[in-house]
Amino acid sequence: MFSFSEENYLKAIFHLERKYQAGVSTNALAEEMDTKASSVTDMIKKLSEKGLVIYKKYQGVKLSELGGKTAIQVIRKHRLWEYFLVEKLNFNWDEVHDIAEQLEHIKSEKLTRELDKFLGFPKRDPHGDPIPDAEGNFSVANKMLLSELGKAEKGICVGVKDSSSEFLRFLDRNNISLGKEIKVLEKEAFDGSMLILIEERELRISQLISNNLYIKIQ
Amino acid sequence: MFSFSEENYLKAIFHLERKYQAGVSTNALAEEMDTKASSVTDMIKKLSEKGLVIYKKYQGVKLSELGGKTAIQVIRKHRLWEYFLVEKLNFNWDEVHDIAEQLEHIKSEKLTRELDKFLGFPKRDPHGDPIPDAEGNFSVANKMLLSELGKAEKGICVGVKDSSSEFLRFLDRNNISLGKEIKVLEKEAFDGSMLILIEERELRISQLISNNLYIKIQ
DNA sequence: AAATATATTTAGATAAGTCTAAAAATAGGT
DNA sequence: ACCTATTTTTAGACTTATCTAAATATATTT
Repeated sequence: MFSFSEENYLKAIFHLERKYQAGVSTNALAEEMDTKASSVTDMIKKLSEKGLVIYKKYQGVKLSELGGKTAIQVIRKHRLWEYFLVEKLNFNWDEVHDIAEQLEHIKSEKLTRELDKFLGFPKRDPHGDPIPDAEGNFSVANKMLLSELGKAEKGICVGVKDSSSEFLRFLDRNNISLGKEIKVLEKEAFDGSMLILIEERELRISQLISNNLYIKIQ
Repeated sequence: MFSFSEENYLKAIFHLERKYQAGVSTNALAEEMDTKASSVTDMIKKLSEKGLVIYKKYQGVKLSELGGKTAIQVIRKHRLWEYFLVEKLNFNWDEVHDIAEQLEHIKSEKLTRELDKFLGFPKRDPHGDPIPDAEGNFSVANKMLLSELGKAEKGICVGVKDSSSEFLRFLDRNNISLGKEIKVLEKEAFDGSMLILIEERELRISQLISNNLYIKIQ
């Protein structure tokens, strides 16, 4: 099968393809992977030879069908393990990422299927991201950023864009978690901050916060 | 921390130390690791520099205190994951080894502790082998091989020596599993085969079988 | 459209873990 | 104790994934 490193590149390309639809640039990938552009070029060539990506020199890279399928399976495993850690082993949502980064590379289709079944076929991981099913299908929520809401609009918190420990712990401290309703009371045009209502409490948050919280309206 | 390969060597040395108390030979280790003696020498040097083993050229190798502790932690994780797979994910005991070989290298003390707790601090894995606790202590059962029993003696099946799929499936087919009582009805001196009584049924087994089944007497 | 800046690729090097083949050390038999 | 067989180590090479530094291609500016 594929190496840990190969799988990590596929995952990174998958995530970056949303932003770079014309093709993911070498530099963007280098930054995402926290490595050098030259290393990226080397790896892309290898992935290309294996038929996992479409690549022409200087033109950026895209996942092939096989590459996309493989990336989604890795993401599926990552999110299932995150769900397991939070729901079964009492982890907090800010502690699970690094461990899931390791667990996502375990190779056993049966393990993934049985884990999925054991967990009750969850649809979303602890950060609100959709968990692909065994066939690779996953619901793309009609979610938007909290910062996109206008005054007096409201929605349900369904996910986070930034899932760093720092951000997640900020949310915990302020009792913001998935499933809760948030209403925009005021919006400050100058700095983008807003006053929100969540569970009877009023809270002022900066644009950095509202830019990293996903909301489902209606 | 340590690489997968380093951890696998430590585990292999740990298991071989029972048989080679004076020091594990390079060739024995090469066979256990399914690799070449020259590769073993290279790795031993590295482990020695890291303080994980005691090594003098041509004299075989032993685990240092740190090496032993590390090996036991890997074995602890291996056996906890095997237990998880069988008890929670409906795996059969002959299917879990290869997956546990991967899972044993996941690095997170908290994960291991929480998994242990989630499973109810099990004392033995699905093959009857003891699971070390967080401090590395584990019960060494006063077990013996079924082949060592004499006529009319009996004991409880507590483990397997060979845990290959072939052997485990043979046991499954013949309804032999951990916890069951086995009584020796007859013993054939010529070929070492024996007639045993297990759950009201009589069964004739070869010495190869009785040599790979652990029994606790009394 | 030339000059400059930026992005990308190539070339050559490094570290981990493995291999083959050859050399050196130990063990065994008489 | 010597000769031989076996075991172990060394030397040099290969692969994977990475790096630095230099070269080349693309993009931007004027």
